[in-house]
Amino acid sequence: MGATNTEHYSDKQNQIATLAKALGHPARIAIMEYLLNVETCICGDIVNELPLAQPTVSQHLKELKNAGLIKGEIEGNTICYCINEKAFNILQSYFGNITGKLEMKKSNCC
Amino acid sequence: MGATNTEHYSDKQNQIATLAKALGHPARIAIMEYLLNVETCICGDIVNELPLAQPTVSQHLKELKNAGLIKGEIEGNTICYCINEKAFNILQSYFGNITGKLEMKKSNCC
DNA sequence: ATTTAATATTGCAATATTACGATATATAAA
DNA sequence: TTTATATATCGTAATATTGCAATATTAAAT
Repeated sequence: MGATNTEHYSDKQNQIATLAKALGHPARIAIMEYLLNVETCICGDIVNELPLAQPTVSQHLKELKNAGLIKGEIEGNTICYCINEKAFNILQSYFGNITGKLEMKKSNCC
Repeated sequence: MGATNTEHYSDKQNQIATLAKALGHPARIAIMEYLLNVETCICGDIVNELPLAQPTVSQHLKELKNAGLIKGEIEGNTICYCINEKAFNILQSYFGNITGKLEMKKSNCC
C-alpha cells in the first residue's frame, strides 16, 4: 500500500514522526547544518553545497518547509530560508525526555 | 530514481539521517514509546498495542533494529526487544547541539 | 522591453516503503 | 510426537520517495 495511516496515532506521535521523517535524508541533514552555520540566510548557494541538481534541492527544501523545520521568505530575487527554532526545540525536549526516562530505568534488561 | 546516494555525505550526516528515518513513522514512534513505558521487555504484546497486523509490526521492528534503535534477543518462545540507549544519546546530543547553536544565533533573520 | 538570474513546478523513470495474507520456523506445552 | 504459540519471511499490490531534464515563474538588471 505504501500509505501511512496516521489516524490511529496520537497527534504527538504524528508530529514527531513527521519531523523525523523530514530529517531522514542525508541531503536534508546537510541542508539544516548549512543553514545553521551560515551567517545570513539568503541561501541561494545551497545548491552549490550539495551534490544534487537544483530541482532536487528545491524539492528537499519544500519538504523541510512542509514539516515546519525551516521557514522561507521571498526576498526580491532570492529566497531567505532559515531554521525554525521551534521545531528543534520540540525534538530536543522529546529526546531529552526519552533519555531521561532511560536513565532512570538503567538497564533492567538486555 | 528513489535511491538515496549516501556517498556524498559525511558519516555523521548519514548516521543521523538513518536514525531519523527509522523514527519517521508514527507506528515506530509508538513502538519506541511502548518499549519505554513497559516494565519488562518481553514484548510480544506490541502487536496488540498497534492497529497493524503482525507481519507489519515485525517489519517495523526489523527496521528499528537495523537502524540500531532497539536491540532484540531471543528468549525461549518470545523475543526480548528493548531500546538501545546509545542511539537516543546520539540523537539527544545532536539536537542539543543544534538548539544550543540556535540559541546563540538568536534570530538574526526571518 | 529584453535579458539575466534565482527558484519553483511538471513530468517521468527508478527505487523504496507500507501493509498484509500466506507460509515458514522454532520453541513450549500437551 | 502432535499441537499451540510467537515471531519471521515471502510474495505482492498500492503508494511514496528520490532525482533530474525541461520548463515555468518572478523579479532584478540592462
